[in-house]
Formats: sequence, C-alpha cells, structure tokens
Amino acid sequence: MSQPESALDAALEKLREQHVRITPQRKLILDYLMTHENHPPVETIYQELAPQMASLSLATVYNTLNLFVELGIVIEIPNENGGVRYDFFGRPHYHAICENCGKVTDIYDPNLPQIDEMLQNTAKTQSGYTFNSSHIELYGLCPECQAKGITLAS
Amino acid sequence: MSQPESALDAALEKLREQHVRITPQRKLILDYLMTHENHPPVETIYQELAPQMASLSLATVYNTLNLFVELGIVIEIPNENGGVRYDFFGRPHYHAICENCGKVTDIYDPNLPQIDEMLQNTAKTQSGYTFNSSHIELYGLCPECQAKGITLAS
DNA sequence: CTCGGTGCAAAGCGTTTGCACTTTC
DNA sequence: GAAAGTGCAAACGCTTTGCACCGAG
Repeated sequence: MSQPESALDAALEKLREQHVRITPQRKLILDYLMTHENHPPVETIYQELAPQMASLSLATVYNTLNLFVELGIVIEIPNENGGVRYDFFGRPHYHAICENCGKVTDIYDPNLPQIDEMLQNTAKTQSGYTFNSSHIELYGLCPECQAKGITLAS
Repeated sequence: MSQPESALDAALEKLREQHVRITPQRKLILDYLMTHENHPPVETIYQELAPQMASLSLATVYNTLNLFVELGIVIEIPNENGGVRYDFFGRPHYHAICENCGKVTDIYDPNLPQIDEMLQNTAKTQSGYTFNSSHIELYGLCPECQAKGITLAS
C-alpha cells in the first residue's frame, strides 16, 4: 500500500485506526474540509459536493460531520445565525471572526501551546476539571469591513 | 434587597444610556442572569421566571436575550445539543465546559487580560482584524464526571 | 456474508415572526 | 401621543430519524 504522503491519506489512516468505515462520501467530505480554508456551513459543503457525487444526500453530510466532530478531526465554530461552521483541525489554531460579515480566519500562533497550558493550569486549579481541548475565538472586524467604514453597534 | 447602587441598577443605567427601553420583563431577565451562575439555556430561564410574571412569553425571553447579546451585556456559550446558554458577562472570564454533563464553570484568571492582549496582538498582526472581545472555552471533564470514572471517546 | 452507512422523506424542535394590544418615554 | 415592546400562535429552517437498500470489511 502507498505511504501516507498526502494529508488526506494520513487522516484516512486515523479513521481506520478508530474502526470507522471509509466510504466514498466520507472521503469526499474529509478532502473538502482539508482543502478549504473557508470554514463552510453544512449547506455550502453539500452544494459544492453534490455535483461531484450526484447521489450525495444532505443527511449524510450532517451525519458525517457529526462523526468527524466526535472523532476530534473537525471542530465546530458557532455561527451568529444559530448555524455552525466546520473547521478541519489538523494543526492547533484559533479564530478571528468578523462580527459584520461573519468571515472566520485561522490564526496560527507559535505561543499558542504555552498560552493553552497557562489557561488549562489555572482552570484546573480553580475548577478541578481535566481538559483535552481548547477553543479560542476573537471577535472583531476584518480588514475589508474596516475599510468599508463599518463600526460595531456595541 | 436592591439598593440604589446595586449591580442591577448599574446595568439598567447602561441600558438607559443606549436608549433601550426598560420594561419589567427586561428587568426580570437581567436580574435573573446576574444572580444565577448556572449559565441557563433559554427554556430554563423562561420556566423559572414564568411563575413570577404569569404573562411572560417565551418569545419575549428570546427577543430580550438576543438584545442583551447585541448590547454586549451577555454572551452566548454554545451548547453541545445545538442550543445556546447565556452568561452575564460582568467581569471578563473564560469557561471550563464538561464534555460529558455539559456543565459550564467560570474561570477568573488574573492573567487573562495579558493573555488576551497577546492573542489579539498576534491575531491582528497576522490577519489585520481589529478586535473587541474574546471567547475562550476549555473542554474536558468536571470533577464529578471524573469521579464517575467517565473517559472521553476521542 | 454481515454490519454499518447511505439516501430519501418525514418528523422534530428550537427560534423567529406577524399582528393586535399594551406600555414606556 | 408616538414609538417600541409584549404576547400569542403560526411559520421557519436547520438537524435528526426511520426504514429499505447498498457496500465496505
């Protein structure tokens, strides 16, 4: 068999290890998530993949995404309109979210591991929780919306 | 039990400044949020307040909470089941969230302002966003669920 | 060959909305 | 008195579910 040269293969291997069946649909959706930085909502994923797999159903997209979230391959980002966006979480990062247009930008911060540890230490001391993941979101205005002269209500 | 200078009055004053009408319903809901650390979902808020104001409608609770979020008085915390919990945000803090029982515990960290600044600086440099608020959630197991011997699937 | 996954359509459920009435400022 | 908020119920839209068929292991 081929070496896991591609990130997709590596991710599929991870699925196999967890005894999750690899179907064309799951492969397709995983590949989509890995190659799109746009943090798409479910409907978008479905619409963009439907042409490539005519029979793909929306329910399968939902089911698959929920599965990936449970497996920790993907994380959910809350969407102002009550919806959810999905983000392939191959490398730890946090998010800059535009409160005007809803855009989500990944931030890769070399200090993140240390910051994360500080947060978890403090939280563990204060609350007694044990942790295994962190989500950080910064809310503000993206450059484009700033340029439009938009200011925030609050 | 309310003095002229209570936290509730201060918050109401803040509403007045933003030209938001102060109704008995808004007062009631705001007071509830300020005096309950349990990060309740909408349905809970409604059920606990209904006895105190027989005519209160669920729609008003929704409308009011949305208003408070827009005004920045309250923040939303994503709830695993697609729902949302509400948290009066009087003092900056972050959250420890139990992945098993869903409990949300506030963490008040003296280093939070500095950490926040670091995050925002890095993010601003990388993305060009301007920021005005941060949300941090740490996911894990609360002490009670640890005691039950629960371990996480992922 | 077996069990899990998919597709379809219907059901579910939290949230929003339209309209008439009431209340705040 | 005018504009905004409330309550009720219906409408909405996203997500889940039941069931029969299909395909991965």
